[in-house]
Amino acid sequence: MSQGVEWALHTCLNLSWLDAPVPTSTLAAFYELPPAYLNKQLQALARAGILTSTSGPRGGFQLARTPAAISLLDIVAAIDGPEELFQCDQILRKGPGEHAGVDYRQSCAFAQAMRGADLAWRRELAGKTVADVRADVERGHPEAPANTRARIVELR
Amino acid sequence: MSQGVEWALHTCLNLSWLDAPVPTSTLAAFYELPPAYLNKQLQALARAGILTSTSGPRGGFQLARTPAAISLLDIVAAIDGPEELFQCDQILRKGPGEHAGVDYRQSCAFAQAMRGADLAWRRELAGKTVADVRADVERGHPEAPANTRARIVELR
DNA sequence: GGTTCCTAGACACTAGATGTCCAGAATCAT
DNA sequence: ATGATTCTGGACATCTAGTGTCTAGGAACC
Repeated sequence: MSQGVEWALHTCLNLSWLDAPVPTSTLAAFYELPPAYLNKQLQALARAGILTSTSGPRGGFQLARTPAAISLLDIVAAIDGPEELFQCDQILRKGPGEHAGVDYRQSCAFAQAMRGADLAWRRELAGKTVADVRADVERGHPEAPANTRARIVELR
Repeated sequence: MSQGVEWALHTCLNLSWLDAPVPTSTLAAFYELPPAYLNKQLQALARAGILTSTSGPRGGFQLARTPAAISLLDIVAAIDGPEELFQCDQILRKGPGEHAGVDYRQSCAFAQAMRGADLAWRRELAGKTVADVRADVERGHPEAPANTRARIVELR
């Protein structure tokens, strides 16, 4: 899993406490991240429909939907792509037997087993939303929303 | 997931149909894999206790335990290492608040959620053994064991 | 003693992830 | 209109991990 996933997750959580666009520079300063690179991840989130972007002064990024409608899987897929964890290279085609027209990504027993595990992973991620995580955080740190909002204003 | 996992999975399956050591060169020829590199993966499997190796003429690798005692997770972990899919970099340490002595790999809500998904993935892989996969294959292709044994002899 | 084979490490190559930079377009304030 | 702010898209450089090769050494067999 790439580093950008962690940045995207925390940035989405922070944005869930805000209701106005926040520019990349501010979001990057929050965790001392490289602004230009974070911007790439934010663009990916925007392309995936998780964030909306607005240009110009007072512009920036904000959540495109309610936090309850954004799963961790949405964010992971937006950053790391939709590929499965295990990529079947169909080495069976190089083995003995007849291979014409056989797609071993479907028929290979290992590919099927790995896909099953992949689906279990995705099911977990799809079942957890940004709203869930936010609730977890607020349970342990009720001051987190106010602190985050204050810090964002301070960094603008 | 690295390429070597697929090689290791199929090689272990093939070895499950054999009862004598098979040298790297033969196993590599089976799927037209680079022998020197496949040997690295086999060494990793041997270090993990999945294979045993014997030197000298008529030496090679064979399964160290019965196929029912080798899970797909064992093989994946032997090749790709024991690290979790999501590596928490604790970017929260760079955010506002007090961080002395806090391990965000444990306390961060995202890290916890990602670990939950990781465990679901591992549970699936741990629940599927080489024996299970072998049974699946033999159900669809009863000739597979004989074919594999013949090919191995042919390639020696 | 020679052959076969594994072991361990050094080394090179490659692809992808990480990070930077810039020209252009959109938006807003004056 | 003009300038300032910000996003967009792409080119580019760098760094790391995966992939692959090679060689010297040791173990086992004949």
